[in-house]
Amino acid sequence: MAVEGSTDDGPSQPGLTRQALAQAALRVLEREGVNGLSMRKVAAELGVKAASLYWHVRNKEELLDLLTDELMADAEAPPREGDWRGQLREYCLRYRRHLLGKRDAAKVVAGRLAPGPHLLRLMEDQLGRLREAGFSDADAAMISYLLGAFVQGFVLQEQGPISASEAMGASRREAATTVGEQLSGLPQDTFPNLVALAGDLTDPSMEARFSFGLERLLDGLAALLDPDVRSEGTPPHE
Amino acid sequence: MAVEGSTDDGPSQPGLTRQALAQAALRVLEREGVNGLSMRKVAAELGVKAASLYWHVRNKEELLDLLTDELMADAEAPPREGDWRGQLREYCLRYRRHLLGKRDAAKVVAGRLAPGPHLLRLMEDQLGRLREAGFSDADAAMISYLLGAFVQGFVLQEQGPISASEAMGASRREAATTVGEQLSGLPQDTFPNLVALAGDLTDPSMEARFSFGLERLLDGLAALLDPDVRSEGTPPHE
DNA sequence: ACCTGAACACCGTTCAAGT
DNA sequence: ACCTGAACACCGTTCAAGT
Repeated sequence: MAVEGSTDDGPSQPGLTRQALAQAALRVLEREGVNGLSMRKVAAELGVKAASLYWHVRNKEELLDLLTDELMADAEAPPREGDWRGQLREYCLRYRRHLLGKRDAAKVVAGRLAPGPHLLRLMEDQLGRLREAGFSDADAAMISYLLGAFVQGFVLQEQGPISASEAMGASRREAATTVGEQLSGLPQDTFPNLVALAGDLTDPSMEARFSFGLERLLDGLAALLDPDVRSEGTPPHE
Repeated sequence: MAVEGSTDDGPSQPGLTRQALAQAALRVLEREGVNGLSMRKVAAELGVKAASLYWHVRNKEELLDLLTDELMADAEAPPREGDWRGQLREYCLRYRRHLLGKRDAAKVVAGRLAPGPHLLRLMEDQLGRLREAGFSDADAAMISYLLGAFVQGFVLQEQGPISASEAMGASRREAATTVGEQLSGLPQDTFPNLVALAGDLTDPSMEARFSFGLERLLDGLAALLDPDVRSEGTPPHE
């Protein structure tokens, strides 16, 4: 009945700990990337054989769950200054920068909503601010999930390969240029919009794209608090 | 100088084609899931040895790019009825349902923005509707990217394992219940919000979460067209 | 031009066996 | 209780060799 996943790993002495596994996995991830992250390498990092890990962890998936929370260990909530909108924006910007700062973090975290203690700490804080801002309990819960999915999804695009041209030199800026040339080179009669917007589609930096999406989302949330600007189809009560 | 990735694979006869590879990969994906999708299995599907694939494709990444576009082959744009908001909503709902309908589709597509011909067809159509709705070229381009990232990111959470408890029986509804119990079981003095909102955090269906996010986003986009409800920090011009 | 055989250097996971 | 040896059934990729 005890809460699983707490920081309490017991007073076990030097040997392997779930926390030690998570930290070792993080070091391997930072050094070799997500494709180089294997049970054997994590074991070697701990001076142990791969089979030993299976005493502490059911399988690699579970190790990745631990790693996911370890990735959030040094994440910090923004200062409690300004209005809710500024604080929420800062939350998302920091979360994005945090993920971008860890190699392949988005690929590890993606679709893994096992809430470890470090993530719970942040959620607790964020939910408090949302309630204070005046959002209903139901909306606060929805918003917390929504922002998490939004940032994770976005960083995944950002951190992933732009395509198979990744491995090659193509410095991401070149890749974008190449895509732009492909777009403007399309037959204009069947793809008039893609040709016309080739520049608009390829020019914006990822920062600009993220900010754009974030501000739209914040506008939408603001409408929840202001009954005048409510979306159609969403009744004011509930 | 010719546009890469068009449907033109030349008049090559029975032998392997990039399109044949993509279709075979799709069949393997549907049958075995993303973890069972190997070069060797795709080759076997085509009655050929794994090494043969490397004549048509640089590596597995490139095969996944082809597969990504193949996944979009039977996607359909919504009917051209109603206002822009309804059409955009329908676009997102359909895209989500489309991805959910193909096994592990989000995991394959995630972070892979190599635009194949099938995706380009949809983008062309969507961009046209956005421009007709009155969005600027720059905004239309941003919105198209944003919606894609939003839906992909969301479905990734939805289609991925809820945690390491995936493999086990835990029927996702049970898993949610378990998470709920964990949350309400947290120490109330350090996690008051998580305890109070345990139900709100775990009750909503994925459909409800998606709809919530989508309507917020659409509200934010509507504000772009209506100068009265503009977000702070975003100057009216540009 | 296109495909194969054979090999290299890896994987995750299991399980009897050790201590 | 915790770790190892050894094996099983796989991987992606390369490359000389075939046709």
